[in-house]
Amino acid sequence: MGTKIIYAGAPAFSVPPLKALLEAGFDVAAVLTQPDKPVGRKAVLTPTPLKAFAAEQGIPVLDFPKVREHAAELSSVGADCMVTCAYGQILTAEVLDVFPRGVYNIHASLLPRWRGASPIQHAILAGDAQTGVTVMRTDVGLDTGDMLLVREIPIAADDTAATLSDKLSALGGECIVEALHKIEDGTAAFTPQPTEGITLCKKIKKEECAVDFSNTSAEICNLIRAMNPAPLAFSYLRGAPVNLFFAQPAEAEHAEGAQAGEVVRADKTGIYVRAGEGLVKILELQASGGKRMRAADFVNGRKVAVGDVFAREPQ
RNA sequence: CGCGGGGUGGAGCAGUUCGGUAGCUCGUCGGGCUCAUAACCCGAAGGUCGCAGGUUCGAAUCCUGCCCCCGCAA
Repeated sequence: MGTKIIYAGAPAFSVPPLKALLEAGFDVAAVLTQPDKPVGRKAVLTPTPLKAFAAEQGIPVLDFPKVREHAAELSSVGADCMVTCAYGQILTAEVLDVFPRGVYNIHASLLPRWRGASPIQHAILAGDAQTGVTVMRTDVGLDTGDMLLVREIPIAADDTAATLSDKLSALGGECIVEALHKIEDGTAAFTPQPTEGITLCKKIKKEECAVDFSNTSAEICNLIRAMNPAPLAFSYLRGAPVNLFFAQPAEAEHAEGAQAGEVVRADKTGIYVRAGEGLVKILELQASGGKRMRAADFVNGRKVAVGDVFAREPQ
């Protein structure tokens, strides 16, 4: 008990685990996060969600552009260990050495699968049936440290990166509390990561979000839910960009002769688009300038009709 | 001053160019048909057309200012 920690993170995903630590009574001496960044159309300087939460809790915040140049400041906090969760900066040996009881990372995948920046999205994109949270000891590699604790959960058919992220974030909170208790007890056991099944994922680029309707409906639907809520899968309809939020595979009933991307049916149950294999039933989408809406509303506004084509390029 | 789209009954939209008592697809409510229905038929309610001011006999529509929402780019 009484372990003094620095908690490092940035996005909304990293907030629940911090809450869990606080509720479990851990002494969070400081929060380390990324500097405020300009956000939105007006480039308003915005703090990270973690920073906002820490401020509410009255926890001191450190937001170095480059932590590796500030090992001394971290050291002056006098923390026993550091917990990181989607922090977004690589830690160097000097930083790791600051903490006598080590640095632990909460990672949203079953390592060594999906090491890197976007494990949640990639798990959905790849059609994985399961994912989970791994708590590991951080070393100088990218998510390569020894594992302390692993917890699995299934990926539901209607999970998006948004819903799955919420689940994993909550699970991450439970895991890190359990892990730190083990460390305090001295019962923590570390296991090296398997050398098989290693996959790496980088930050997702917008180009990867363009829907190719010649793929199978399952692939397309996975892409769409993996990119929801950001950066969002998109396509072009009548020359205008359209963001896709959620879709399901459907049986290709009356799709004979239709080309990939062609709308074969559009009613209140969804917008059915011909894929390379099967149909993609679009259920939630957004035209540029408009708000996110259900397919039924989109159809009511007469923005789509049978014969329209979703294309990869404007035109 | 980064580029752009938009605010019209509960929802999504048309109408704004060439001012003249508000329309479409739905939803809701009532009734009918049907074994039944997310289907169909009949009928009804529901709108200060983002806000303020101006021009006009008359403004959703033209002019001025403001507020809000959203896509792209960062």
